[in-house]
Amino acid sequence: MSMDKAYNPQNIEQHWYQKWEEKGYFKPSGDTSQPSYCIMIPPPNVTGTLHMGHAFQDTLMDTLVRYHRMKGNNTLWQAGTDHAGIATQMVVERQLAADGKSRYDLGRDEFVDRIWQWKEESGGHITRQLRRMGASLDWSRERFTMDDGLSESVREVFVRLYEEGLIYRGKRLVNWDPVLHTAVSDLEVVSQEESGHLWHMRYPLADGSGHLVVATTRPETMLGDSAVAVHPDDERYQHLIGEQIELPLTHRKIPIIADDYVDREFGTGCVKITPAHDFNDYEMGQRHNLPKINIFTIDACINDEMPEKYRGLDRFEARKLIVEDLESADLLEKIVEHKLMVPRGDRSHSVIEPLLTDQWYVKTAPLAEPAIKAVQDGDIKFVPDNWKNTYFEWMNNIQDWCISRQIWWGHRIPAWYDDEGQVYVGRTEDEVREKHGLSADIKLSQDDDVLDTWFSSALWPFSTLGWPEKTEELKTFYPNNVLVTGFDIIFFWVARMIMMGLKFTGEVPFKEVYIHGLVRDSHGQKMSKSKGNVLDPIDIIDGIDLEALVAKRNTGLMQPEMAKKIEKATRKEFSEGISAYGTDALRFTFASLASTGRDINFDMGRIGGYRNFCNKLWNAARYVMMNTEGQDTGVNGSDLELSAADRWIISRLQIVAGQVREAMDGYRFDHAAQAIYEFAWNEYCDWYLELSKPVLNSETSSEALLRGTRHTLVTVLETILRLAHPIIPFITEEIWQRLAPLSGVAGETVMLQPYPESQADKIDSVAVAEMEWVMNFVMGVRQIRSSMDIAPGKLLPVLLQNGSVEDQGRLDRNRTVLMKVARLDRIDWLAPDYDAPESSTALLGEMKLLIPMAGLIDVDAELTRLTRQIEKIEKDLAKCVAKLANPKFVDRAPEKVVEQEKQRVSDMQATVGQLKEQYTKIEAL
RNA sequence: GGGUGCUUAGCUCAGCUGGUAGAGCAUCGCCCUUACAAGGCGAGGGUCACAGGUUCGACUCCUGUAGCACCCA
Repeated sequence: MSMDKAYNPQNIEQHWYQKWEEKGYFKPSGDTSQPSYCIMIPPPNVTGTLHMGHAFQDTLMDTLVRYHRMKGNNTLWQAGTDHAGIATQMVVERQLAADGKSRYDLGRDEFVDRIWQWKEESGGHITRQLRRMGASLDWSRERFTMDDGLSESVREVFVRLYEEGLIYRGKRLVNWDPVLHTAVSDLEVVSQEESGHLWHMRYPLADGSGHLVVATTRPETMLGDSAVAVHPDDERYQHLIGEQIELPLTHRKIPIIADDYVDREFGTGCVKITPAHDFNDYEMGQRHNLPKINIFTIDACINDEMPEKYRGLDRFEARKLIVEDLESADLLEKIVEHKLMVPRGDRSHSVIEPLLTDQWYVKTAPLAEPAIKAVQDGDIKFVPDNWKNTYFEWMNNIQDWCISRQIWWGHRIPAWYDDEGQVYVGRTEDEVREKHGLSADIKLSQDDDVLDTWFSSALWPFSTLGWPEKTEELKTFYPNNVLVTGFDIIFFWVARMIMMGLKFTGEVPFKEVYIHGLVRDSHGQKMSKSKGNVLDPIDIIDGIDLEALVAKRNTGLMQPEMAKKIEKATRKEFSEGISAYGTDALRFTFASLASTGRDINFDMGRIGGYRNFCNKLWNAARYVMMNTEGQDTGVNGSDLELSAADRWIISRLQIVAGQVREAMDGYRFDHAAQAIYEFAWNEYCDWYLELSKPVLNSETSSEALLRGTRHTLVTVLETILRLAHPIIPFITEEIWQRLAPLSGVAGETVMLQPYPESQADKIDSVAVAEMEWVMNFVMGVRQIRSSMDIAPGKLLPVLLQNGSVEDQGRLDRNRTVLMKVARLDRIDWLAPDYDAPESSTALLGEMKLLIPMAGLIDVDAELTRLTRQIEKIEKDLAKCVAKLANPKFVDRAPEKVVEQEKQRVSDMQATVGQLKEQYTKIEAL
């Protein structure tokens, strides 16, 4: 079975995935004598699609999981999806809207049925995409946040927290989405700068002695003002503190209070206080016992408590009318253009209003305390470490968590009300009736609200393992080993999992939290549909032509006027569309980008290079196969002779295996990827494969030497495949399947082979030194060849002079290889006293390597080359000499460093001396 | 206003506990050398944002400044 000449990911990727899944390789080994290793996938939205952030994150998790599986750990990567309350409900509402219907037309039960239907239809999409990424999730254990078991966990947690007094119901300010009619979390509110105005309004003093000017960006809220505040030290208003204001348009009197929260510099230094419609004012209202006057309905229209004139008006119409009314009463001092941060719902894009509503809350302070301690004590480690500061910052200022949402899709709150409005909390209605002795004729109605999606997510590390049952899985895989996530949800998810995990299991949910950066476009911009700079990972894998890409980016835009701009930018950046790079190249790119920074700028320029790497690996495998298939590779015990090159590449492999393991253990996927890349390409392909050719092609090579070379070719490549498999699973499996028999390895898949270990006894420093000499020899010849413009194919003679015994030995052992790789027709020694012919020279330590110039070498070119070399070394030399001339350096630096400097100086002096001698000689011609 | 982080080659980024500045892509030469032109060989390119300090020695540690990004208020 010969290999295609070029690497083609399309042909090799998907069938391996199917096989792996069918064979059950993704399941834990069940070998409990080995350490267990477990990661939970951060559950993606069940009806969503895979974006670059997922693809990046899942690549890293899959790499970890495959690495640990190969290390023999009993490994579980728990699969699952999230019901994504608001997002999913909105999709289905939009579908209904297309038929001119709303969810109210259907009623709650039917609407929820519709969402389940939609989940059935589209729910497999993202999991299929995860499969395309190669993600080795245990699908046999796939969970969904709304399945029966997880729903039971949610009810259990709710009831227990309630019974402990850690869940309560209260009227508080929340972020209210007036379009969706629900509270939303801070994460779902996006504040962006927009231009607006600052209205300066005159508020008359009640005693008729004048007025104060207050500035506001939302004049309509004046209807709900309950005070005007000034800074206590502001001389301008000192005398007015404690006086009353006659609040315009409302026939109410409100006090002037002092509070040092007020910014004296902003506006006039007087602030209107509206506790029911602003978070800061709410706080201030609490401090000063001010009434909270709600002016809005749930649509953000003026409610019926307000002056009749404004009732029923939308907030923006009300704003207009109120401004007019103030103006006609001569109470409007001025209007100034003003830039302000406007909070908008990320789903509805409507302006979010702080609104007083009845909501359910989790009292977080008692839960936060042990969660803070767990990180302080090192029971949970953040990687990189400094993210713990972000965590502490939030945890130390934690607010109670609003967990109710006024939507229909989600876990319904397990609370029932009787006709008097008395609330009963329990796992089921029956339980509630039994517990409180409520007979069947008492009517109970369940709370309409559902829980915040993050509530069920907070239980994910243990609910997926069967909690509250005490399952084997829970025992084996809890605490999880690591949580892999972005820093943007440390508050929303990480902190809450830690709190809930500690509360309900008594243990931390995971031992480490690896925080990765966020994927952005090549200019560091966040990828977003509205900016039109989104890349779809599947398009990078399969390729997409320009027209399709432009069309894709321009469909469903919120602001259609952006279409032209997006099209132009897309045509510029992707003039050829996107070619099909395949999953492995994408994964390798993600791994190399995973450094410690917080921004991951995804540059298409890099992925091409990594696809080329896959091709390189592919072709190296072809070469190895061609030279070993059907031949004795020495795996059956016949004796082997290993050349210096063999021993060198094996030595290097040990070092690299150690580096890769270290990088993986420290979550430095970029270092792991780079170590593999450099070793495979720059050492194995560029040098070892070239060095193997003269051996394999020489008729004088002994059988044992041939076997040794074939053995090394095969085994080193096989080890590279195992090293790289966690990052690039498909190509490594494809090649490994062909190669394994030749390297004497039994097994069905590379996935379950042992991960390479660094074996110190295989490091041969003598061979390493010898091969460095060989490579320097070859490079010396190549430099001369190149700077003299001699064709690569032309065979050259080399003369050696001033060599040591060691040089002679090295030459004797490597002559054939040198002749072939450096393309020489002869290598001869020149007696030390013998006058060398005019030559171009390279130096290997003391030994001179001469290529006679006769007919080949251009005098001027050679002089230029020598000058450049001399200048370069002299520059370094001057630095070193100066260093050594400094008595402080010689006295205080460690002896080792001083010795090293001295050695360098003498080496460079010798080299410069020889080069200069050579220069004079050539110049004289 | 508070906090965190970033600034290294034309671009995207590494640089571990201070000891000769690196990679990929891009650029410039020469090559279709039977694994690979998605390639080979060679080359050029950096006042490590700026200013101080510590040190024999600073990309690396400390302080400050500027610019950028994000988070919180």
